[in-house]
Amino acid sequence: MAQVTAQALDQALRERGLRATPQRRSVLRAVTELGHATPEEVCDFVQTESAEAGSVNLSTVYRALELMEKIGVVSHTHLTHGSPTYQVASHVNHLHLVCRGCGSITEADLELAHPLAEAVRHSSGFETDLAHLSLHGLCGGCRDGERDEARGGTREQER
Amino acid sequence: MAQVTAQALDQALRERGLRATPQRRSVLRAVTELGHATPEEVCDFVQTESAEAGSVNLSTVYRALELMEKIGVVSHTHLTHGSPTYQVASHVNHLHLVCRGCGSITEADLELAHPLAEAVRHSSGFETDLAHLSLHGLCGGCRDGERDEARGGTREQER
DNA sequence: CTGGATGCAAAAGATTTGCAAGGTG
DNA sequence: CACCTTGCAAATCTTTTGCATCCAG
Repeated sequence: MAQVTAQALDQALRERGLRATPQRRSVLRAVTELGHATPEEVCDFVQTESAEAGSVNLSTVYRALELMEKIGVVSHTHLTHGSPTYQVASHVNHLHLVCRGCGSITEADLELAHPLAEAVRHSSGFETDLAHLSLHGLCGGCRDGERDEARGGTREQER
Repeated sequence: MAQVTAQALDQALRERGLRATPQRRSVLRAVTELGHATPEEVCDFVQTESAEAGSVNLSTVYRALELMEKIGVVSHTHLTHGSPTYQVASHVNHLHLVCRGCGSITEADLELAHPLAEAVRHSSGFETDLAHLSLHGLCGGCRDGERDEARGGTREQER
């Protein structure tokens, strides 16, 4: 499994005849520090936090993320309705719990999902990619608030 | 839990002071027959299969789906990178296995996921909405083909 | 009748792509 | 030096909105 360091990225790229560029390193660094972020967030991060390194064009971010996903350095998940979020592959040791009430994203031990992955493998021959796993539902807090808004609700900050 | 029939939809709508319109029924019927479909597919379906009923504007489809999701008649999932897919809520008795190799979507017994939901509930107090659950990975067939395309591959029909 | 719903067209976003210029190996 | 990459701008797609008109209740 690919590492998170710039060196590891460089190597992974060169191994495939691809080039290690400062933009790609910036994108990787952004994904690393942000935990999970949309392409746009990555772009913003690079321009802000990594100002010294200069900015990276949004389309380059898209291309870099797609490439890095292909070589296994990052992976993406659809957390909400909007853009997908990317995360460093080696950081994938937890699963995402996306609350549709407050929009919060918490994490839980990926261990919990192994039985499911195992079961699916047996029953369907399907190899589950746990890196993409995210659960949608309601966090403890929102579960309570849900009661009285049976019809209008579930959208504190949905968008 | 809401039913799939037009009558049930009408009732669910009226109960909330909302209106039962032919467009909404068409959309529900499309979702029902398609199993899981994107807003666009729903729109196409209505114009083709339900031609007699006339067509429904795409934005109406979006509004209808959003509404029906709110009242619990349908639910959506992010199966692939693209648009989300909607399904009738009462049809949610299986989980989706999305193959990133061939793009195929197969189903597995939702039962398999109960232990996970249970575990998450205990450890995090998070109430998982199984209707939104989909697993990404590789189906049996693609798992074999994967071996020799370590870098170029995984995109038979990705888009 | 009255207020919610629809169609249309325009607006807003999110992604992708063509291409010339630039940088890595 | 060759060829992969980037930036930019334009092209696509997807989803949302404003509004006048229409229709269910």
